[in-house]
Amino acid sequence: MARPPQSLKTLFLSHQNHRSIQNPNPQIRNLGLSNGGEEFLQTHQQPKTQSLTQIAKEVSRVIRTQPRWEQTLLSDFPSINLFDPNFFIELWKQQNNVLLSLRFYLWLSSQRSFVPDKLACDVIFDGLVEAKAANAAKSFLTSVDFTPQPGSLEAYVRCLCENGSIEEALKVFDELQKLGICPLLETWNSALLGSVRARRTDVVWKLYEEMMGSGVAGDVDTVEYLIQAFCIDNNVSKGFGLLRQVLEDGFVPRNVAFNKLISGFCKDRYYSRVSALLHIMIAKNQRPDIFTYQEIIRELCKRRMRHEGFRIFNDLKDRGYAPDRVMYTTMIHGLCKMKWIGEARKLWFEMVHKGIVPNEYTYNAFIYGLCRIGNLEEAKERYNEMCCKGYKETTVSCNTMIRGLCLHGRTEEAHVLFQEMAEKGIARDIITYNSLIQGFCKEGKIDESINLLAELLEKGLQPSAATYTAPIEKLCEMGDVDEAKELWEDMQNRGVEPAVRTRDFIITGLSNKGYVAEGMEWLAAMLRRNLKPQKQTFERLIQCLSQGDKLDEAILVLDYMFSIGYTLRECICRSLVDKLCEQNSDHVETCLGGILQKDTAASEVF
DNA sequence: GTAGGGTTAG
Repeated sequence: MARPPQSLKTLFLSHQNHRSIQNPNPQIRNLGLSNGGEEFLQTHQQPKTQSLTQIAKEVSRVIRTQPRWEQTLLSDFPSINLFDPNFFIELWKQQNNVLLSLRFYLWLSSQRSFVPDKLACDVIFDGLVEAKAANAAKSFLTSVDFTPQPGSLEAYVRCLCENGSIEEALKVFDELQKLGICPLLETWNSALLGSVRARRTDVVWKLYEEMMGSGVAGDVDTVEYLIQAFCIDNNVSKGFGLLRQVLEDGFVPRNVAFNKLISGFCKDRYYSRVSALLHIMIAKNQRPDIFTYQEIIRELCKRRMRHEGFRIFNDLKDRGYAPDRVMYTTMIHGLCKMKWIGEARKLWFEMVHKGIVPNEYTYNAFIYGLCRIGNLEEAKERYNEMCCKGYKETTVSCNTMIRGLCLHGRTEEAHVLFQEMAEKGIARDIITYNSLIQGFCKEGKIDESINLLAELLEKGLQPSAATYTAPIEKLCEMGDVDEAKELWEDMQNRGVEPAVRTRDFIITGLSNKGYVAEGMEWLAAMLRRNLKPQKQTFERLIQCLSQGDKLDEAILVLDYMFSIGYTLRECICRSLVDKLCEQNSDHVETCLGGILQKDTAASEVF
């Protein structure tokens, strides 16, 4: 057999007018080889003798049944030239299993008298691609010196995309284009879908631009992927515009495009568009499906419109839709967020009654709800039940329990769970640490909190604002403002954007310690950044200023307070007025005049 | 042989 051309370019040039040959065996299915493959082989091979077939059958049996065949095959079949490419093809047909053939070929290539064979490589590579064995195809390509046909490479690109290896797919895709091969629409679409799934909209737009540049016209699938990309980019209106355009051209995308648009408009609270889309779907005979309603219910639950979500869920059942496990889980979760545990429990039993088995998601949602209302005993029961049913404990399930225990003053138990996570090999994430840190802070165990904080930093976890909020609050409350400020510094150095109320805690802490001047500086910094301090922060500062006879400053703060729209509690107002009266009655009148004016103005605004 | 799904904090 002739040596295969070494470069892709040569290969392509010799084939470019014969697309049908480039993708030679489109009918090879799964791991096997069917008639289509035979057809392909017949165009390339001499007719086989019966004896070759018989021998291949026998070798195939040996390979299947004898685990250590590699050591005995040569001596078992001394009269047969196992290196003959014709024999390989015959064996391939008999084995009907690409992975076994691959193993045989790799064994061949480890022998001394081996000569690489282009056809065998083609057959194996195409077989791997057809079997969607993307990783095996990739390692075959790197371990064997062989250049697949352009059509095979295209199929390989699609295989990589489906496998989620979008980066690798793009590399091969680029290679194809560099060779001047314009991929099929199917391949473009596959790459677009892969990028959408990977939420890589940057790649989507780049690919689409290239696609347009190469003169390939998209189809309704292309549009579907672009609409999804717009939705991922939070550019839902553009996606909607594109939808209207294709509808005008007489094409109707599949539900997934509608569903993503609906979900996006729900997020933007653009409910008239949601309703319009539902109407379009019905008019175009694309009946809204369980996914459509699930997106709506989920988004309503997220947007604190859970009553509305529950109403839709019940309507659906009345109209004959059968909610599935995910739908039930979504609704149970929504009800649990509302603390409607009774309704959640009813749904739980309803789904079980219908034969839908709760899974780890359902359990976690329900356990979360039980924790929220403080029914920790039942939460634990359900947790054990979940484990007994074979669902593994995960970071999420542990976090849910730890958080629940901490919220209800059982931090020690939560800490035990936390330690067990390490023993069981369950990863702790920032939510695990934050929950426990907050639990300890709530119980005044600041040292334990600080230790955990140090531990998570040491483990290389990225802290969040919530990591620092509770410890800073507790330290300020305990009068240790200096350590609180150290934590603040650490947070700043790590680029963590603090929660607004963290500054409130520090101002209040400073005020309580009598460091009012510094408190004033922090307040000024907040106002400069347009952050809204809490009412209590102003009040505490005014009280302290007033007690320290810094009345001008107290009035200045009062001024800010009113300009933001707060009003002053009567007792603080009274003590301030008393102070002012002690000092200078004329001054009092002027100031109060101003204050009252502003207070009235402020109450009108708010 | 179709494509889209769900659970933990702030």
